Amino acid sequence: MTGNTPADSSGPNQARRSATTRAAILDAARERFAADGYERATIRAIARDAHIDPSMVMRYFGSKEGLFAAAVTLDLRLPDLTRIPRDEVGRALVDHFLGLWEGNEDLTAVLRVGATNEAGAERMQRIFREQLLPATRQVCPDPEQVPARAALCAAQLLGLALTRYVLRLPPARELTYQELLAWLGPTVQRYLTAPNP
Amino acid sequence: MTGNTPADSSGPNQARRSATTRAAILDAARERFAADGYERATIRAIARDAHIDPSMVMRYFGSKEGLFAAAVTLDLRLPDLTRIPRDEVGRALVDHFLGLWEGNEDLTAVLRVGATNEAGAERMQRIFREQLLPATRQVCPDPEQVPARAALCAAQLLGLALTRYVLRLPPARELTYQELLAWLGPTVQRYLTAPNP
DNA sequence: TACCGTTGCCAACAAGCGTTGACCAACAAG
DNA sequence: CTTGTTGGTCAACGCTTGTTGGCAACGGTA
Repeated sequence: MTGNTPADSSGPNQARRSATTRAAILDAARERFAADGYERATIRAIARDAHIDPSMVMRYFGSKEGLFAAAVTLDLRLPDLTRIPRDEVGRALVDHFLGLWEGNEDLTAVLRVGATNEAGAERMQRIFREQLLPATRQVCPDPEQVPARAALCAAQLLGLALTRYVLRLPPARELTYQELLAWLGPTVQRYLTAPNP
Repeated sequence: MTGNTPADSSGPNQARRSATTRAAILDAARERFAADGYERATIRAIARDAHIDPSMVMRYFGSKEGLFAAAVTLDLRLPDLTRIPRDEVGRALVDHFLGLWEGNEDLTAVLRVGATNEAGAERMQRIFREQLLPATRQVCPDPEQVPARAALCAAQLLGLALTRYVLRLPPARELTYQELLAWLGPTVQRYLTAPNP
């Protein structure tokens, strides 16, 4: 809560050498949080990965929570769904999410932490509210149904991420990109645009 | 691994008073594991909930891992799918899972722990392999496709559980039993019995 | 030269963890 | 009355955790 980090980037021309260390800490933190979750990812281990002293982590980020907040920022970068043919938005969304998960361990981190930590769950709720909900609003006819339909999409997409990247169920890992697209695309499409079942 | 618990139930007519305490510990453990996950659920807190000394937990269950293994045993009690009309198995499965989740915090515990702990993830994999896979085999035409189809069902069902009971996304909580049945039933049905997409 | 902020390591702190062993009350059997 | 088993408490162990403060170098600036 103090927030007095010494390497604050508010200065205009501060091309400090600390930026390197800061980035190394953030990289190590992302990796550890994704692999171990919040509790098991220790500051000491993160510092060891970044080849610096644990106390440096505190100086740069104030606390473990501060480090997590700084390391795991999640922007889904959802595309503008109004520019996609109405009957392809499901497939497009699945495609987008798959590409996102494959190359970004932040998503695994945020999901893993969301499952254990209360603050992590709230962060997850905010991502849902501020990013997935508006995107759903672009394609869903009845505004009143937007939250429910977005929740259904989230359940399907996060369920895949859970089984494939967190629990690592072998059959979920063996599904190819094309297969996932073909199976999940119509599901999400239906959740978004189908009339009430 | 020692297994020398004093209150071993192998004896025939041992109606020990310890059974009460043992049950109290297991109840408290289930609740804590479900609410906090493996790491944050401490033996001390569980003992406090059960109104006994932490050392008793060790005497009864050997270790924290032993306690978790004893407390969280998961039997999905999947119905015999061959006795259900082929075009209703999806809806039946969703119905079964929803009923299971609502009254059983073990499922939340095993999911939460599976997301953080490596042993928890393996436990999840075994549940999938030994319970969901055989059930899928009962309704899926091509044996070769069974693992993939089961994985898709698991993704959808666990995704719902994740968003509704673990992350507690408000829109996911506000969906009624009937709505979930109507939305997810056809999805699972398609994953199980539809021809390749 | 002297200064001073920055970057970093080191050693330690208090707290909490899982776990252990000594001890005690009750009670049944001999 | 002794003896042994059972159900239970208490205090402590060794360890790890997040976190803190002191101290040593470096690198500009005056």
